[in-house]
Amino acid sequence: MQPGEVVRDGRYPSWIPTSRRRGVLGEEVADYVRDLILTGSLRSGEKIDQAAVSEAMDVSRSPIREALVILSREGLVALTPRRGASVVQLSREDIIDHYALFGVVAGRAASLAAQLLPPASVTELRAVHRRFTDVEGADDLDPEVLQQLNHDFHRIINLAAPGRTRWLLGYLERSVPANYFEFADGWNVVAVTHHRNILEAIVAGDADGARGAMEAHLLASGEAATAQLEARGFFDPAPDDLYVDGAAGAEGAG
Amino acid sequence: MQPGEVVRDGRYPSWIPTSRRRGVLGEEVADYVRDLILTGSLRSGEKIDQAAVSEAMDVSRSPIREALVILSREGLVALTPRRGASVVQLSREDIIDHYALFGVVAGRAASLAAQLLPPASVTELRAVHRRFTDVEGADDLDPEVLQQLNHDFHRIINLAAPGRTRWLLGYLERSVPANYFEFADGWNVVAVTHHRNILEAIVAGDADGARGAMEAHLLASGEAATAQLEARGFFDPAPDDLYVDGAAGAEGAG
DNA sequence: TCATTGAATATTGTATTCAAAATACACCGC
DNA sequence: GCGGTGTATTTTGAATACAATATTCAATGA
Repeated sequence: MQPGEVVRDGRYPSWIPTSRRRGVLGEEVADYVRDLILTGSLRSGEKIDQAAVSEAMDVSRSPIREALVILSREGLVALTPRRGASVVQLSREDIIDHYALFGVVAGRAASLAAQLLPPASVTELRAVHRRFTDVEGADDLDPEVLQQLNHDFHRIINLAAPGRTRWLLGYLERSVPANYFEFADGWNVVAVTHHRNILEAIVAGDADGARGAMEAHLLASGEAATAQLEARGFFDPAPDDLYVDGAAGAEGAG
Repeated sequence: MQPGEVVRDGRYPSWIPTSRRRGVLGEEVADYVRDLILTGSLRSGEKIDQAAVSEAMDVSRSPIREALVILSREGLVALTPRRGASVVQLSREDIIDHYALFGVVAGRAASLAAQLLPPASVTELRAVHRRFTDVEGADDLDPEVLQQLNHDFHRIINLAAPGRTRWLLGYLERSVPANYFEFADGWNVVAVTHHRNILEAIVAGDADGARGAMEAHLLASGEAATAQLEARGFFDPAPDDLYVDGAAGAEGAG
């Protein structure tokens, strides 16, 4: 593998005519590169070669640059004026910090939910939580399903928050290597407990309780995510021979 | 002023050779357009004409598009696939919401500051606050100076927070029509009181108190900013031909 | 009069080109 | 052998070119 070469994983079908995707190519490239970063295919500090991405995705460099700007605003990529883009170096502290932020913002949403979540949504929230516990109890727990149910759980709560808060939550969710691995270990067992605490506080209309429970949940999530990332070598510095043929090659993007 | 027309205010000296600014043109354009939006030169919902900005700033459309992506990620501009960019419509609720978010994040920083702000910084914080009260007491209060001192006050506190939190705070600070007007009315009198509360809590090492004081401060700031913007007609709909874009989707989280 | 259609125009998004700067590399000196 | 220096190559950032779509507006018909 050449230096800076980027793995093409087939998720972005180039056989769809470019003309039909006009206007969103930048976003697509951003999704692609974000995945590469969050899954570890692009290591911390590694330089991002625009020409390589351009070739891998069969688009010109214009959407590539657009994507790099997007990712830089998400804090995943560092743009140095005349030296291009590189993957930002996230430390354990950064991840913890990120989840703490996530916590205070999601905590605000939970607090609002406790105050004004409509009964229909509460019912729905209960149903989702029930299914979550069911799946959890089963032997053949599927991380995908857990992931989806977890997402639904939080989405219902977040819908109680105003637009800008929802926007920021989406932002914080996207730009961290989290949900990729979170449910790998026994995290789901802990999550069930946390979710129940949150649910009960919301049902009781206890705003402070909901906020506290949500903050605690995300602080713990941060610890879990950090441990997962640690185990996967996410924090290991990029090897020196990264620019030597074949050194960076082995990992795929999934 | 015609729709799409852009004012050139001379703050961006085009007599500096473009070649010497290479690599940051996009940021410069973003600063320029952001100012136009936050000062109301570009009204809510108004379309942003790329060619007009391009001409006004004497750069090609490439940096313009980069700037629009930046601003869209700040939530100030809406990009609709084949229809270009328009200023987002911020309601009073959005502004309030934004400051509430600002509050919980800055509250986290204040809480951390109360726990681990080094003595030297505390001294500095005291000095800045002292100057703030002095200027406030004087008859010829200069909004510029107040603005600067206010900024310093918060910056010292925020430096106690980890990197990602500081990053998010900068983000939240930039993307709201705030500091432009905040100190116009009698807001400075209120701010002095709030700052004293925050300072005292930090000095006392009272993390919860500092957080609460900071949150209260920013909630009040949101009210003040909203009133100011209201007075300036910020929320008045643009003359005519604006189109309303679909609301951003709500994301789940966790 | 008003809505509708379709050509003319304008604007967008992407690709390509170009100049400047950074990096790589061979050469030279010690 | 090692470090510095000047040149060649690569890569970036901005400008320009181009194709596709959106918008405008006059002509047409109900």
